[in-house]
Amino acid sequence: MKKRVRDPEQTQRKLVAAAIVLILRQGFHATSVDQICAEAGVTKGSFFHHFANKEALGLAAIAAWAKIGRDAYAPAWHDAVSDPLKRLHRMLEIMSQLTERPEGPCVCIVGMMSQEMALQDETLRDACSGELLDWNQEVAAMLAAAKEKHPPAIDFDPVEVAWFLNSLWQGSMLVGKTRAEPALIRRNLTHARAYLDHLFGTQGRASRKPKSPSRSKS
Amino acid sequence: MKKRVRDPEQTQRKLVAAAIVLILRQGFHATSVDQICAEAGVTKGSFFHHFANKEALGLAAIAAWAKIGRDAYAPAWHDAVSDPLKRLHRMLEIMSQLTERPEGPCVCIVGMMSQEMALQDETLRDACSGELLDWNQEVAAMLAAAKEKHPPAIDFDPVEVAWFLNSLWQGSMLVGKTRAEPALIRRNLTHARAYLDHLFGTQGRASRKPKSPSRSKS
DNA sequence: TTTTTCATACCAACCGATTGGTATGTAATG
DNA sequence: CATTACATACCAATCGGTTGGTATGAAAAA
Repeated sequence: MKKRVRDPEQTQRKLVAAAIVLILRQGFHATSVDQICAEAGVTKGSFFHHFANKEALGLAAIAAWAKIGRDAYAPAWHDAVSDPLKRLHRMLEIMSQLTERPEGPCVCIVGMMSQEMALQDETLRDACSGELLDWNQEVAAMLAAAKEKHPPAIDFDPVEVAWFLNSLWQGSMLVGKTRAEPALIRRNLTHARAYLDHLFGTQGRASRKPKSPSRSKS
Repeated sequence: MKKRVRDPEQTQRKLVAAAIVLILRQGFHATSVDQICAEAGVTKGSFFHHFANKEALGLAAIAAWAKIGRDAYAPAWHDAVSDPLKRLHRMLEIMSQLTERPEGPCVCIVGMMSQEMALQDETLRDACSGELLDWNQEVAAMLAAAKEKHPPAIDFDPVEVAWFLNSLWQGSMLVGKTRAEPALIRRNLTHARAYLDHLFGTQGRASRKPKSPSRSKS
């Protein structure tokens, strides 16, 4: 007889982890509860013990993904000592590196579920909207701090520019996935850098050929 | 008995039109063939007479959408007399106006199906990839022509910048839909304009109005 | 310590509805 | 007539979700 293991937290974690993997590959609708259970090695009965419905699992997946993101961005976001402009470039560097992971294309579960569910499921839309906002606030805070420390050549609204970067990032992952060309994302990020350099009046080129990414010190 | 109308072309058009409406609202997977048939006022037998399967209809919807797009961009793309840089700004103007339509949020079926299907269905991915490429080539051609006529302040690769604008546009629609804030898209387009002005060395501001001080920190 | 209790983690089997897709028949067209 | 356009009825598979019940472990009771 199989030994029955009781570990509710790990069971939930396994389900959420399986959901993230499958949703990133297939999208939310195309990923069935059965599939998630199989991937997690959990029965369906157990699934619905821990989650009221599929939507609830979606929410948990979004939250877990957000945590992964915060950890990835942490070196740029939560380094109080560095210059804010330097931290901004560091974040762009991190984003660029996310592009090079061999496990698969650079994708975001928030962007995917936004695109798929925003007009259908208000709860999921709100969750995605909130995560996009959180990202934006971090970036806007860095931009605002950078503005204060380095009077920009051209005035701008930090929140507005953060949404600009946010949208570019999401769109780059979308197009990069469809074109199966991660280098495309990196080139877009280089242009984002160039725009920031333009706003702050710092030296930087728009880049014509993909050369070594200039990580000029502020 | 009901009079039976035979108009194969219109039947196909109705099916494609219904598919576009429903997919834009619900995504591809969430839109069933039954639903499409109901919306189009066509029976399922008729559907499968005209389309081999659901994927085939998806392809037709993408193609039809691309035609709609070409018509919308036509004033900017196919005006041989205007200055190419002017045509570029005209296109951005058109994109901005697409944001203001009251029928619903500004969305793109290519971006939606890319995000949902790119890693699942190679045929659909190729179709989306091709449409993104077509858009890009039009924009890249304008950029190249503009470069020739107006020697830019900063050298750049037209194709590369076109992908930058392409990604920004797709990402803006994604975020704009999720945040339910079409003005966000317009502001992003303003920044795109500013970047182009920067590249070409023409006069332009980053944003019209620097707004209230940024706060917001977690 | 040992036994009893009891909420909960977990499971297999099942449910009605819906999915994409077919088989087959009929009516219009050329 | 043959071909094409459309309709009806149906299918197996799968969907999200429910069912009734078993296994478990920690606390309470003995």
